[in-house]
Amino acid sequence: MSETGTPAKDQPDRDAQTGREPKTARGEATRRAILGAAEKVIGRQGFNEASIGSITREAGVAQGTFYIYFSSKDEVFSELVVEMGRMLRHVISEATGGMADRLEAEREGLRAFLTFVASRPELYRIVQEAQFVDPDAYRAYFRTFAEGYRQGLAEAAEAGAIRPGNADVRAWALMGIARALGEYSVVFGDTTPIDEVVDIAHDLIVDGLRK
Amino acid sequence: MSETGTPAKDQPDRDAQTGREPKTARGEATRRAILGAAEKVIGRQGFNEASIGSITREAGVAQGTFYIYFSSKDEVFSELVVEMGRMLRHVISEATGGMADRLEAEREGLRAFLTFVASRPELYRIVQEAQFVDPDAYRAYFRTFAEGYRQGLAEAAEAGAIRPGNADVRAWALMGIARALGEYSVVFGDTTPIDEVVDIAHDLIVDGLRK
DNA sequence: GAAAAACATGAATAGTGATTCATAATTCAT
DNA sequence: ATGAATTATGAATCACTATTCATGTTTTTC
Repeated sequence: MSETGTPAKDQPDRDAQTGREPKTARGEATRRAILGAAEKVIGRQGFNEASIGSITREAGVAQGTFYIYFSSKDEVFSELVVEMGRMLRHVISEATGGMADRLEAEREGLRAFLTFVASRPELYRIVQEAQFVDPDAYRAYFRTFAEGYRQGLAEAAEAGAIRPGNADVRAWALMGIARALGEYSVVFGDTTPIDEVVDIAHDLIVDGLRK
Repeated sequence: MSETGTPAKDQPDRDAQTGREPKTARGEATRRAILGAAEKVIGRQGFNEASIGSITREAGVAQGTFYIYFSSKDEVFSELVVEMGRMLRHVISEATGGMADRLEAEREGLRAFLTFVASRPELYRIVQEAQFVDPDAYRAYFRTFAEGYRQGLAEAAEAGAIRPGNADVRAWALMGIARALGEYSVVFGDTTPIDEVVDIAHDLIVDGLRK
């Protein structure tokens, strides 16, 4: 019965040796508690300073419990990166969904990004740190975003909604702006209201520096 | 012209307990070898994967020799971050020094940055990782850049060379573009020639997306 | 050309923290 | 109600690596 055959049940799990999935509500709650604690602790202290002990302490469970749901420290980390990607894509597409005007979509996408980042600063830092802890997850995260962004820009240019120009480089440049402004508030603690930052940046994105 | 006159000849010791400074040419060479090896190894493997042993092996010295010149693993790291800051400021001010046109200076600054980053990819990654390994050094690095950038933009706006607008947010946004494009090539291995990337980005910076 | 200073060595130390595991408690299925 | 499955515990293990240090070598000094 419990032979570990093909688990092609309901989880389209991509990864190889993932910690056991919880089978009861109790287990589900514990798993979530650990995941939330990991987000908080790793986001605050960084991957290497955050010990399994500090995570389980924060979660209110014993150290060994961690390994019931995750097979390693790296695994929770990766899961958090993937989670961030999912949430962010959702939030942004939600915010820009029905927008006809590409330039306005640009503004709302930026606002949604900065708002989300401000609401989950630890998760944001985790994605940044993924560059060093889990390069593959990091690259996947950015490639996915960049590709979507690139397409949007290419279509907008095609449709004559924006000036033509290399959509690939532009996508990276615009993601760079969003990222830098997120860092400006999360890492450097700037307190300028998001709406103000968004308007200033949007003005730059749309009309540039030229007088 | 090295009229910059930036640092004093040789600072005795900026930090608290720094490893002993070499007093002979031999010592100086060894110190440099270790610093270069650290740049290479840490930049490639990341701070935590890079062991002192792997650094000294790369440098061709014994493990204990490391501690003659550096008091800890963190210390080499910090020194590399500071070094990157110095070099980059030098390279950029060199490239934009005599430029009258602010918008052209923007282009050349970006080109200088990307060229430098491409020539020292490991050093670039180290600065990124500093956010997690040595947050103080990281913040100092960016604050310094941001402040210079902000001033330049504010003066240009004052002089009517560019459109008025919040120089602070703009500085961060523009630094974000540079950084993202650096990462695009170093981390994601894009092969678009620098000059092309620079022109595309510069076009965006100067005239924006609007048709 | 000696003693001193500076430099170099690499094996030993020592602290850390991820992971395991034997055991126990709780919940589920019938 | 009861055996099976699942979940939880936390002390012990175990590998890893930064740092130290006693000793040896090279360079400088006079």
